[in-house]
Amino acid sequence: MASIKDVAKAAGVSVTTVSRTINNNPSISIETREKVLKAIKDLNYSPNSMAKGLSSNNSYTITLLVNVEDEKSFYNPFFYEVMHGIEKVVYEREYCLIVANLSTMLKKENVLDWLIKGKRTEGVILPSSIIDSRMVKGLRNNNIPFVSLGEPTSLRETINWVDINNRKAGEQAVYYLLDDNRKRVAFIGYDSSKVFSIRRLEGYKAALENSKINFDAGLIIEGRNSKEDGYRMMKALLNKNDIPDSVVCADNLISIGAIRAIQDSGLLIPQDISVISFDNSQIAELIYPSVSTINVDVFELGVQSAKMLFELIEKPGTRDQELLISTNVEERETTIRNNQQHEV
Amino acid sequence: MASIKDVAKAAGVSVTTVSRTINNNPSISIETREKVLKAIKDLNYSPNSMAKGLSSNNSYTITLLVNVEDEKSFYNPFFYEVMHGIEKVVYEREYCLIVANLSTMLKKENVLDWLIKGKRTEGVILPSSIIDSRMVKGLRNNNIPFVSLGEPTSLRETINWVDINNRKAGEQAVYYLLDDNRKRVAFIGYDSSKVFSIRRLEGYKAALENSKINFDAGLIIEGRNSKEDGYRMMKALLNKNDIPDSVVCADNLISIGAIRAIQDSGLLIPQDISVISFDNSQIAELIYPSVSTINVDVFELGVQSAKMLFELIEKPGTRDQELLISTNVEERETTIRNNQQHEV
DNA sequence: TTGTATGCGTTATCAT
DNA sequence: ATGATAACGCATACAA
Repeated sequence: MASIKDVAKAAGVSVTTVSRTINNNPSISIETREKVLKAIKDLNYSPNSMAKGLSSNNSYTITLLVNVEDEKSFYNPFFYEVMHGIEKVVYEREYCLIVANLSTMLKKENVLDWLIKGKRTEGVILPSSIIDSRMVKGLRNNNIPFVSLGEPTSLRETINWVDINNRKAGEQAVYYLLDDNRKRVAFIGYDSSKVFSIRRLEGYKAALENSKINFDAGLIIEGRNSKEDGYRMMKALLNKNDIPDSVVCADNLISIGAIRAIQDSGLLIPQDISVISFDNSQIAELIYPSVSTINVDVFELGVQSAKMLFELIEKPGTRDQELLISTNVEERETTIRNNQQHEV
Repeated sequence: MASIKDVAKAAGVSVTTVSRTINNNPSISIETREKVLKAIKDLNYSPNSMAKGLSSNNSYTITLLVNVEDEKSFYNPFFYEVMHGIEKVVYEREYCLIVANLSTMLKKENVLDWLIKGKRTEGVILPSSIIDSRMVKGLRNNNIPFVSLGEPTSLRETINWVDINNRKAGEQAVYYLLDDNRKRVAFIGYDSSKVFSIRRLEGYKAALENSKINFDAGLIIEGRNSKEDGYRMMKALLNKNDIPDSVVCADNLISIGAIRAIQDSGLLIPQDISVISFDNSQIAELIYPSVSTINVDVFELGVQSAKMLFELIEKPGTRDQELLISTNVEERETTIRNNQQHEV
């Protein structure tokens, strides 16, 4: 493997000149530059990343921290589109992306400490679900910039984060249904332990208020994100004497049970009740009828989080930022009138 | 950040002694060892990975190469369980895992070349779908050990790979149905461009032959992995004069359309026709009725691929290996007799 | 514009 | 059992 010395020898210059050429130092003459570039090409030379890192005290590496034990991050299929978005930005800047699992322990210290103390990383991107004050302090003490994927749940400190605009998404769902002439819009699957759920409900309420529609607490049903709970919650709504004509499902699995409940009651979707959900998971388009959703661009979430991180790396003093990414409606069978439910 | 020099000073020994202590060199006396360990702890010292790497010519890093443009790898939800399996093994050995996207280009060279030439990686794990002879030659020339995730499609060279035992999985599906007293087992979704599909069909045939059942070519329907094709293929079977009493779906999306087709024909699942599919994707348990599957342990796939890679790193001369991981049946509603299809 | 020399934090070689 | 020192490949301060 050719080193910078070999290149210098081949080009008949000093290693300094080679180094300067590589790093685009303007003080190199055009001819020298050509010579060096040719030698680099001839020798198929590439700088040794570790030598470069040691010398410049920069690992040129970003860490994506995950938590396998947390279903909401690692096993969430979205998470990997996020990763792809991050990856794109990271490699564009000629950095590397390393992925590590928070719960991994190495000789009594966790991976993150190990990576930081070993100077293996210049910044960290991590899901909000694994951030607490202790972690924030640790990162700050070590001067490691970090960005949270998702709005943090309950944190005294302000930190940098990127999230989907869940409030606007909630509004969007309601406006879409109202535009379709729906009068009674229900909201099922509210989970006060999840920030995104809180935000979506806020959006729901805001849209109703904006549209001069009285808020009916009976149309809000709490529950977790599963098809079983979706079924239960929808049944609860259908047992009331004044049933809704449309329903917003707070999370992606809820609609599956809810649709089933509506069908079991002999009602038609979307004629009698239309259904809209969030996230553009594969499931939404696979089930019958396919589920209309408020689409979420998680690739963009990754891109923006990485960009924010690089800003922090480049300008360490920057104020903490919060960034929200907009959503859009994807119309499918659960809200289209006159559709044939059984069509394939 | 404390360096090895600081530790040496604090412990009153030379840097050599500190280095030896860290690396468990047996020639260090017990007392010296204690002193050094104490100094390390006091100073919160951790070796600088880049200095270590430069000196020992080892990056202590493994690369997981993916291809975002290839839906069969990066966007496949399984892929990330694989990653988790890899990650576990990699960090256990105090290596790092870096993830890179093959299609990323850096100054006219692809990421892989960049990583290799920069000496950033000691080995590569990559999906079989992106392996060709050119890539094999490149890796071999650079002495970079690698393991393929999945049996390679059409490659002259022998290489190291790990895969699910798809042939056995095909047998397992058929045996399971025959044990349930099924007489005519169909196989839909055969795709000759996919190795796993070929293997599953081989298993199907082997199981029938083993059970002294005549093979009926009319029960094999070719098609791609989508719900639309699943519907089409099942309809084709149902239009014959001698319909099957059970069907094996070659891939995970096919069952969704097939189930719909059966229901549209007024037949009952599983009473009239039972359905079994492969892979344990979330979808299988979410749809109504939930789909029985031959489960695939992709976490284990990751673990084994990483273990194989480390073997190659430690013993460079090792012969090429092929490893198959076994599967098991997960019984759900599409094969359970007397189930209530509409139960939640 | 170019070159010399030093240092980054380790490991390894050769002493003692 | 321990230490002094060179070497890894690059960046950079200083010189010319």
